[in-house]
Amino acid sequence: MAIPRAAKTLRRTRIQEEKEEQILEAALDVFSARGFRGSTIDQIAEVAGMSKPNLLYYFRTKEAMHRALIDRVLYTWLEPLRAFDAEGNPEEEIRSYIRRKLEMARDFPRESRLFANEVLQGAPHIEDELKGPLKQLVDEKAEVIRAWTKSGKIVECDPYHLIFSIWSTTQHYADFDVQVRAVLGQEHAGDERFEDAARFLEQLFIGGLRPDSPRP
Amino acid sequence: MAIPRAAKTLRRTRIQEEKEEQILEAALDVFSARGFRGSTIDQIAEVAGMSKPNLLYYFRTKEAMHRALIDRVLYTWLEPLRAFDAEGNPEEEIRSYIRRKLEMARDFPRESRLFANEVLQGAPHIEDELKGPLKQLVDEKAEVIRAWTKSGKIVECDPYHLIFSIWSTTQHYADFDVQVRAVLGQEHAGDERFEDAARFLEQLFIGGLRPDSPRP
DNA sequence: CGGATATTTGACCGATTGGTAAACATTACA
DNA sequence: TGTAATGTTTACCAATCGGTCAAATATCCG
Repeated sequence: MAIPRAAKTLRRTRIQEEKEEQILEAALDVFSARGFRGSTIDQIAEVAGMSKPNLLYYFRTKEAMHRALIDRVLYTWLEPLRAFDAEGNPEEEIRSYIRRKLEMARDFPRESRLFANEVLQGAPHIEDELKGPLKQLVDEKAEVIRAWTKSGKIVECDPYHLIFSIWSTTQHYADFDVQVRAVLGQEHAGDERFEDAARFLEQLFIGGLRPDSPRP
Repeated sequence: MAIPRAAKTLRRTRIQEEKEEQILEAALDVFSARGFRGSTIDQIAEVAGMSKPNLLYYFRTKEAMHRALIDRVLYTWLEPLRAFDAEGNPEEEIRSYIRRKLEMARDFPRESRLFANEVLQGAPHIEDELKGPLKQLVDEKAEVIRAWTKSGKIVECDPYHLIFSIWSTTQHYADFDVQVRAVLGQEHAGDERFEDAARFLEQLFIGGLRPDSPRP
């Protein structure tokens, strides 16, 4: 008699790894495009090219799929912020943070939308991650920025809102892609809109944070 | 014999106006919190305090409710951008645009999330509005900004991405409210986080756009 | 090979979905 | 007041939802 759920076996077989990978890939497609509630297991099954009961053999519930996906993506998603270096040159650190975040918006828009959908609807499944690991990381990096402002390396400003503004401006190009495309028109359908965005954002943030920049 | 749908009558009665108002108010609550696909007519009916068939007496379908809601909210939503004045002082125009948008994020977060949900999921119901009225308005205002940069009143920059960055930074406080709260912690649970944001964003944008600001 | 284990599927379940039909209640107005 | 039009509700529908089950099939390994 087979052990009812693959998850309960201790050693994972080759097939298990492959299929779980396939499922999570499909789940990312669907969840990021329609949100948790708007997605159905059948849709994920179709994208994955498997039958619905087969999905449920690897993940007991729809929630389990979603959770596995979140767990898998969250760590990498925060990587750019983690790379923020206290020892580095502030201007260059901020510039490269913006660049990395923009690259992620361009190369991993589904991951961005996955979180956006989740947070937008009240973050029912990732509240703990937000208040725990995320807050901790941001607190830490905010302290770094605070030190920069204190020492006059960048203009005095609220480090939390600085981080928020970098998040929002960069992720905007993933989360609101259709709107950006609609407004820019088809002449900017290629990837050059990310280069334009990078140019603008670097100018905005570097200019806006320069310590010798004139104050209102 | 009753005319099957209120919508088909030419003159709207007092009851029709009241009930449609009630329904759209409830629909805004539900659609903004769960997105179109994640919302159910029953949920809207419960919030509105009416029976499901009664809702469907005033709006034939779930889509009709959503459309009526979008139509109602879109115009006011674009009001701040429309107020952007070519004759005004650039610095003050941008400053007050940021302030207005932040006030809307604070006072009308549901409206912001309604559009965010819609755009995030590919804007299946408002594609025409994006490519039509929205694009037109942005094109027009981008031209105003372009004139300002040409005349050296603000630093040379891409006007479209400037508008995008103002949208994203301000709406972030409505759309990603739970994340902002989680990161800031409960000490910023009140409205003062909007004041902090306003201070930071004005500093960022005014500093970053000043024509005499040092260039990278 | 052969049997144990792991994987896959079709048929099915109760709950919920968007929406309808028709009986019933209320309102407006001559 | 009477009656036609408007408004509301109960009961219901087919389709779809997340999930189960048992039987069928594929794989692994001695």
